[in-house]
Amino acid sequence: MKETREHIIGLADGLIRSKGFNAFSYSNIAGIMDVRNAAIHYHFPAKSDLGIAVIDKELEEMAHFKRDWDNLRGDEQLKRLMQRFYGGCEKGVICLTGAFTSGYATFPFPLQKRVQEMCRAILDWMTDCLEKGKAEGSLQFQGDAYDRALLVMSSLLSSLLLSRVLGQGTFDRMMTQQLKDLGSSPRIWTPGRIWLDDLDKDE
Amino acid sequence: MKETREHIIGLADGLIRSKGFNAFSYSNIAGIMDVRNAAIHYHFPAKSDLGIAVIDKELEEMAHFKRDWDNLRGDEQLKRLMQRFYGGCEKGVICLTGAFTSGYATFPFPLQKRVQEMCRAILDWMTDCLEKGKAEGSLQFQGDAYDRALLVMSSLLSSLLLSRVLGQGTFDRMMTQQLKDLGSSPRIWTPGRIWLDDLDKDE
DNA sequence: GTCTATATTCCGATAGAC
DNA sequence: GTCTATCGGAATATAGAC
Repeated sequence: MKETREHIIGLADGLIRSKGFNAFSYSNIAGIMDVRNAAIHYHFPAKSDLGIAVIDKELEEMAHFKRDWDNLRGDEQLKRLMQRFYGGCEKGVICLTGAFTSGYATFPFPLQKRVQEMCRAILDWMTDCLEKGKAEGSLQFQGDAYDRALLVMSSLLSSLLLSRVLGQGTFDRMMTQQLKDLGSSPRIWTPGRIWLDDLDKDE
Repeated sequence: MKETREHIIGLADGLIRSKGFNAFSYSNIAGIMDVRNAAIHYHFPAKSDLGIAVIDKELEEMAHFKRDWDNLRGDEQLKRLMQRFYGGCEKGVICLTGAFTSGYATFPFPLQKRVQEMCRAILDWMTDCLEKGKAEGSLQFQGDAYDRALLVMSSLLSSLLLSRVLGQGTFDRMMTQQLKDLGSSPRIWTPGRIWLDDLDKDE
């Protein structure tokens, strides 16, 4: 059944974000679902297949948000993206980019390629947000929008890595400073909201 | 013999930087040294002990550089730190902070604590560099020096993660932009140099 | 089509040889 | 003090039951 498949992807997503791709196992998932670990192999023969599915889901969600937020100002889109990361920060998880790039060298090629696609998709989106924000005057910055996107993505990624180690206040310090640098006003981060499901509930 | 110990630490350091802490094994090291994997356990009973030793070595190296570069301008210290990261970029490895923070949740407490110490040490140093640079006029930035250090560290960490995925040009894009943001001139990155040994050779 | 039983390999760690 | 032989368990994956 397709529902089972989605369930597995959801659990894998959470485990990858909290433990990392190489540290979670099929048994972790099977334990929660109360089946043998081999049952997972039916749906995803190899672990990298599951990794790819998790990234594909993320890419779909990104496309979803990109569409939904398309008419918003650049700065507002950026802040909503940050808010989404804040949800992860609260849960003590990192983003898929952080989780998948750190173990990159150990992945088979098809998974590496998906990781690449995911990074490019996020950067392209951010580049668009930044350019839009600059054009409409809601954001100010020097230099190429793509280079700026690299630094913004960098701060988002690292904010989750460092918040787990140095405390959650780190996220706010970094994002507040980042927004100031872009000539935009800081924001109060509100609890909850990281998964697509959460958002669908009240939007 | 103490030499063996140092050898193991060096190999572990490289493996952690390339594969990640959870993805490398004692067998990887034993294979290179042509002994049984249990021989490593004599020197480092648990894997986390080896992780701690690798971080301790890093902390010593940092103290070494901090001392050696103490009379340099803030911007110059920062650029040398970036140059050091460039050495890693060339080798396709990530920094210890990137490697250890991504798997943080899976580590036993003593190792987590060392990861914390390492992050704090780097941030403290960077904060000092930034404050010094601002005071002497070699660096310009808005906001708290510590918050700025978080963003600079973030860009260094992420530059290695992303360079492996998007190509080595990513490092230069990010560091050049970062330096411009700090009101400092870009630098041409020169090959080589990441390990302490490399530096001792010609300095 | 979906899952369980099973195989295989590898990991981290202990006990004991030299 | 230093290493090898070995253990117990967990990981990924296959073959086969229902």
